[in-house]
Parts: sequence; structure tokens; C-alpha cells
Amino acid sequence: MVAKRPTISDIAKAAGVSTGAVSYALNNRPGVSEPTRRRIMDIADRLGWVPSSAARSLSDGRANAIGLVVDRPARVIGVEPYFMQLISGIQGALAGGPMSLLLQVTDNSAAELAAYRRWWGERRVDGVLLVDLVQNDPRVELVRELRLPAVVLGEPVVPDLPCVWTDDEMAVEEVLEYLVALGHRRIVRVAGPTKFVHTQTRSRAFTTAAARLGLTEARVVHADYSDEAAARVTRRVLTGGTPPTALVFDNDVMAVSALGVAHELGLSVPDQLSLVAWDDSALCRLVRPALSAVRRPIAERGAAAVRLLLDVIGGAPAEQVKTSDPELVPRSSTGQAPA
Amino acid sequence: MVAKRPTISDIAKAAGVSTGAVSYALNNRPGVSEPTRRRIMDIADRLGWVPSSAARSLSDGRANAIGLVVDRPARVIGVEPYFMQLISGIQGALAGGPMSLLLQVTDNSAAELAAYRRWWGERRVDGVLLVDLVQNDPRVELVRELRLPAVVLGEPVVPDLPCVWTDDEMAVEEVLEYLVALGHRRIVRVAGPTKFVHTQTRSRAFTTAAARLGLTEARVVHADYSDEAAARVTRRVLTGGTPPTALVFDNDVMAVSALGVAHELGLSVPDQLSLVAWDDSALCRLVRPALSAVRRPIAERGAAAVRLLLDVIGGAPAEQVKTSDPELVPRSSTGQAPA
DNA sequence: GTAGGGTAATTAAGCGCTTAACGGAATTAA
DNA sequence: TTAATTCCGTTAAGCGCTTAATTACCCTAC
Repeated sequence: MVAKRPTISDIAKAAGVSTGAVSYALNNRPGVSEPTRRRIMDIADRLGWVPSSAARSLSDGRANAIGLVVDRPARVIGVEPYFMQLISGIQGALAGGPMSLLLQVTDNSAAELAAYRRWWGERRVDGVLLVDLVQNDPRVELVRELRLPAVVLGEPVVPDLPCVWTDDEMAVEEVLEYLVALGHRRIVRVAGPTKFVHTQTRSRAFTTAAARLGLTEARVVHADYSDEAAARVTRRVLTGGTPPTALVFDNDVMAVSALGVAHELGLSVPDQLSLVAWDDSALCRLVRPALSAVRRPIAERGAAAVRLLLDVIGGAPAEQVKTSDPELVPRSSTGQAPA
Repeated sequence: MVAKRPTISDIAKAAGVSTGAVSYALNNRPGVSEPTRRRIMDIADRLGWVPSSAARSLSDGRANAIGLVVDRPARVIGVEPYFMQLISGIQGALAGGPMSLLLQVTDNSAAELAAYRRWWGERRVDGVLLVDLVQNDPRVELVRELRLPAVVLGEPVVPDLPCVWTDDEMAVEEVLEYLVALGHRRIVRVAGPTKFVHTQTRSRAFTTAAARLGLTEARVVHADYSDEAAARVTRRVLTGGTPPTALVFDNDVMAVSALGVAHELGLSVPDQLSLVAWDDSALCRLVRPALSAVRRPIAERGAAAVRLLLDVIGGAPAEQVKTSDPELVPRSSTGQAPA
């Protein structure tokens, strides 16, 4: 078989009908008799016909693709399993359907905006996924201006934007209560960059829960998700006055990095220091001691976001979908607070 | 500004010329005078015009996109930094140009083939990247049949297919020589699945070099890149008769997993057991002891592959490009062989 | 003065598909 | 018998862009 892409008019010719009839038949719309439809469809797949996405887009205005742009430095993105899991979930929900995923990795916010704008201008996507929302995120304004269907992966901070989220606040509380039950009182949260909405949400939840539990020495410090920054911050925190007995991180990479620092400082985990990671991953399981971590349904979130986005593209109202709750998976990095 | 995508006929109207003239002007082709061209271009970007990719594709037959499908189980793909680094590299080479990346993650080879075939049928991509080639890979046959431009990321095993590769054989030798210099003689290579061409290449290089160095007890065992399989295999190897003193892995995840197993068996690394990972990553740096690893220019490979693919799409002949050589990065997981 | 040659534009066809509008034949109603 | 209704199918316009063919015009040359 040689490579020649058949078009509907090839089919029409073979079936002795007009291209219009072929189109109706192939799209399961009324206008052709059942026998004709069958005949056309038989011919179509004997010929190995596949609709040209360009032609279809041009005539019906739909791109049959959704876009995701991830704006994180290459350095960070490589390590964090988060995105690949997310992408897996996205693909799962896309599989079988006619939609494809357009992916872009950028290293600054302007490039990210430009990517969305270009996709829209080129009519390349029917909608986009938004991750890592920041305060007053310009993307919100952009998609609204462009009337570009969008789904946020994150807390419902923008009232009329559809989103898919998990109850992180609850998880933060759970972690704190768990640590307190183990006797910890000096607990530090090593958060991601302040700019992210999810960082703020968790930090707020942390502070609130700490206050409720009477943890006057609990506090939040910031790093940038990278192992280097986490190591630096952790070292500083642990070598300062009245060091904490437990650290709660905002991702897995930072927690693993901190494990190294603890080791380096001769602090035994979990005897002298407890560590909790956020976003469970193989990384957490693989290191020794294995890290206690908050597991969130990342792939599930990706899949849910895609389904929601498809609905929104189809004209459904902007829902705010909550996925299953995160859960704390205790492993060997957390233990009784030292006396 | 409200969302309304301008077309060339909007521009034509505004400039008082025909759409043909606009097209010539915008594409920098002869047929319009310099002043007219300027005027048209000014209007175009005042209007924020962006070419419709569908329309362009339809008329010139080019999709302005390249495709990558990754066929690895979600479980594996999440952990391995490899793909994200690759994607970063790909994006780097794509940035600025008009091409986008279409990504698909599948979990079986049939689905992968189907994805390529569909993209081709839909005229969605101008070319594709092929990773993880296996022996007699059906994709090779497919892209040839479809005349779909393709670049292989891997060794030049298919004569007329362009590819981008690194000299892994050399790196394998280097690792072996390094270990031998440290006094190791019982060395086991924990390889990925046999089906992959790169696995075979490295295993062959390993066996050859071992023979040359007189290592009669060197051997190769197989796992599937996952941490579970690696743990199982490592445990078996280490608890068998005359266990090896050094293990060389085919990725980073397996090496980290083995570190855990060693720990569990009470084997001190590197005093009693040396470990070498393949594909350096933050993972290797982060664990304790930090893993000695073979670092390969992954992002560079991705970028080179894209450049090559763009050339091939443009009609260039099928080159075989070799990127910079891998290098062994010694860290704390390798040491003198035990007496 | 007219043929020849550029240059700067327009025209129109075509890429592959969708879909509103139309038409002819068979069926039903009156 | 004729008119109204259905059903099945065709026609043709249009989506936004590219490009070969064509026209219109101005210059130079003989």
C-alpha cells in the first residue's frame, strides 16, 4: 500500500454519490439512506479514510485540540514527576476521542501568554488548561478577552472560571494534626514560590491550623521548588536558633533534597527530624527513609480537567469540580518528636 | 479589545488591496511594492493578525506541527525525568518558529502506531520523532509507507532513517574501565527491557568490554525500568551466590531503587557495593549517597532531533547526527571494591 | 509608433470538508 | 387526480489562505 491520503471525493467517486452525501454519511447525520450510509462507510474504511483536520477546522471552526502550556524552568520541570503524571491523566481522558494535546514548555510568563494568544489566533486549539495560577493571573484576563474556553487546575479563586481542584486545606490540617499527635510543636512549612495561588492557599491553611492547634512557633519559609533552593532554605532553618522538629514541604523534590541536608547535618530522620512531602511519587517511595507524603490524585485531576474542558467547549456552564481528597501516606520519615 | 480574529481579507479591505496582495506581502514574496508591503504589514499587526493554521495547512499542505508519541506505562513515565528533559530540549528548538508540538502518551505499541497513522491521515503533523526503537520496529515500516518524515532518537540501526544518537558504547566501556580500576571484577548490568535497541546496544558493549577486560563473571540481567522490577532483580542478584560488587543500571530510577534494596540488606554503599546510574538527573544528586551516573545530553538530543526533523521536512537528506559524548559523573555511590 | 519587458497588482481556482438550500421521486392525504 | 409531505440526494457557497495565470501599466529600445 502506497501513501495516498484519500479524501471524501475519492469516496464519493467510488460510491457514485456526491461529496455532500459522503459527509452526511460519515458524520452520522440524516440525509442518506441506511444502505447508502453503510456502503459509504465501508468504502471509507476500505480506503483508510481519515478526515483532514485542517479542512474540518476550516469549515466548522473547531480545532480538535486543546493546549497546555507549562511555565517552569527546564531545570525544575525535569525532576518533578507532577507534570508527567498530569499529562498521563490528560491523555487518558483524551484517548479515543478526536482531540489532540498541544504542549508547550516556556520559561517565562510573557512567553506563556504569547503561546496562548498565538494558539488562539491560529485557531489551533478549542480550549486550554491553566496550571499554576498566580494572584491576578494575566491569563485569566486573556482567556476572557479571547473568549477562549479554559479550565483552571487549581482552587476556585476566579468565580466564573471552571476549575478542577482538591481540598488542599483539609490535607494541610490533617498533616499538622498528625504531626502534633506525634508531639511536634515546632513545625516549619517549606513552601513554593509565594506567587502561586496554591502556595498561598496552603500557607494560609497552615497558619490557621497552627494557630488553632496553639503552635506558636510554626512558620512558613519559601523556596522555588528546586532542590538547590530547598537545600539552602532547609540548612538555614535547621541551623538557626530553636530549629524545628518537623518540616512540611510543598513538593517531593524539596523534601528529598532536605533529606540529604539532614543527613549532611548528622540529623537522623525521623528520630530527630520529621519530614513530610507534598505530592507523593516514586521519588518518595524510593529514598531512605521513605518519605511520608500527601498523595493527591494528579492524573485524576488531569482527566477531570479535560472532561470539564470538553464540556465547556461544548457549551456547558462553568462548573467547579472537586476531585477526590488528598491523603497522607505515612512512611518512615515521620516519627515521634524528640524529647 | 474584544475577541475577533482578523483574516487577510480584513487586512485587504483596510489596505484597499486584494487578498492576494496581502498574502504576498505577509509572506515576503515578490509581487508587491515595498511601500504597499509596509502598509499591509503595519495594518496586519495593528489588527493583531495571526494566520489561521487550518487555512494555511489546507492550502499549502503543511501542518506546522511535529508529533511525539511516548509509549511507556504511566507508572514509569511519571518518575523518569528523561522525557521531560527531552521535551524541554524539543521546545527549545521549536521556540520562535511556527511549529508546535503534538504529544501523545500511549500504553501499548498498537496505540502508538495508530496515533502516528491518525496524525498522518489527519495531516496534523509534518513529521514525527521516534523514541525507544525496538528490533524490527513496526514504526520504521509505517513512516516509510506513509512517507512521513521521521527522526529516530537513537542509534543508527536503520540505514536510511535520519537519527540523533550518542555514543553509548563508549560510555559503557568507560564505566567498566572505571569500575575495574577500582578493583571490581564481579559486575552486573541491570538493563532495561531487551526489546529496545538501545538496551541491546549497551548490553552488547558491556559484554564485549567485559570480555576484553577479562571479567569472566560480568553479566546482564533485565528489568523494565520501574523501581519495583529493579528492586526485585537487585535483591535476587545480591542475595545469590557470589554476589557482584558493582551494579550498573540502565536508568536513574532503577539505581535509586537499588540503593534502597542495598540499605535494606544492610549493604553499605559504596563500601560493599558500588552503584552506577544511567542518565544523570536530580534524582541521582538528591539521594544519599549521591549516585555516580552517566550523564547524557538529553535536552541537546531533543533539540538536535527537532532541527534535523525540520531539515528533513524541508527536503534535506537523511543525516545521522551524533551529539556530544556521554560522560561519567562520579559521585559517592562508587568506590574501591571490597577485599 | 509599436514591440518587448518589467513590475505591481488582481482574479480565480483550489486545498478538503460542512451545511443551508434546493430538487426529484415516492408516499400519503384529501 | 392533485396537492402536501417525506425521504434521499445533489448543488454550491463558504471557511482563510496560497499561487498560477492574467491584466494593467509604465519604461526602454529600435
